[in-house]
Amino acid sequence: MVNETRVEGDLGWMLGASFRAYAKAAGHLLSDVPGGPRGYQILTAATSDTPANQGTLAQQLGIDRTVLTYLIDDLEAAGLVERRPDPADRRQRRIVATDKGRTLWEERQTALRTLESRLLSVLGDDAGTFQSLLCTLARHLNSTDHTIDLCQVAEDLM
Amino acid sequence: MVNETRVEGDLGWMLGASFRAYAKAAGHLLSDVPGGPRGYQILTAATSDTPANQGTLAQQLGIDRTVLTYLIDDLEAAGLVERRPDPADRRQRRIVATDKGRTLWEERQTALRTLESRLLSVLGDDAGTFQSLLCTLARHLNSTDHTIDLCQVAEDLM
DNA sequence: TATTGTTATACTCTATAACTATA
DNA sequence: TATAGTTATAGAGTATAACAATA
Repeated sequence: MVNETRVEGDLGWMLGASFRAYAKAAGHLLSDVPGGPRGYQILTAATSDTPANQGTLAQQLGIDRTVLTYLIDDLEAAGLVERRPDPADRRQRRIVATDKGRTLWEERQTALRTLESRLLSVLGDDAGTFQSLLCTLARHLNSTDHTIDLCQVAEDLM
Repeated sequence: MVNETRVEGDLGWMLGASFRAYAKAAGHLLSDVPGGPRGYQILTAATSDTPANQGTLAQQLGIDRTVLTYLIDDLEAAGLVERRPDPADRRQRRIVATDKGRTLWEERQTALRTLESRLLSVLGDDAGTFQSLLCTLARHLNSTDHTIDLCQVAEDLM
């Protein structure tokens, strides 16, 4: 190995470098979607059969609730999603994709899948394995309980 | 699966969610290192036998060169690294860890390894496989050539 | 003239706090 | 009183451009 460097063994570096490369490429592909990749993720959630309210969405996407307001404002202004007051609790707004939003989402989803397989192509036959493991990890880490746990572990290690 | 949602199948979401969780936990562990996890990564590179110059470092860590200047300023002020002019080209500065920096790095490196294995523990026996695949992916994506390639792919897909 | 790194400045992004409305 | 969402504002983080030193 020629350009071996120590940082490349760091999990944080691996995750960061992969995420940056993905975000850059996806940013190009989604440049005309308000909010870019993040706007697309909101759109993805909004096409779900069980649309989330903003608080849930913010937690899931790792976005501050105040920032999410602006992102949804832009998506709504572009006619891609709409805020629907929850009949059961009128404080909450369910974020639902419009027909225009669904159409755009489906189109970009296909392109993104192609981009993803290109990104992972270096892994060859193991790409599926990787994606499966990463999904397990991400879902696990994203649950609120584990986030707190991990910070506690970090504190204890100091 | 109860809380199944569509975003969780998105590679960008998986990478982002994992990275955020890592950064949050590592941020606690490295809160007293100037620059946090990023400062630690610089320190890691600075403990290498072949210390990098700032331009190389910026590219490798995905940091703007002007931002890197401030980060190194803080690490240098804390006595953890020093800037050594490259004898062969006096424009370049090699970033080298001091003894104090090496000691701190070794201490935190041990703690971080523990944190990492806790983070990956949900993957069980596949944790090693995952780490190996992620390393391959990150190294591949971080090479400048492939970054350009991927953006080209993204453009073509639009 | 081109490149490495620095500095000053402006910009973007994010988070804090205060507010409205519902519960 | 507590919670969901919004808004205004301040703060952190980042990038652009001009600069000095070296090649």
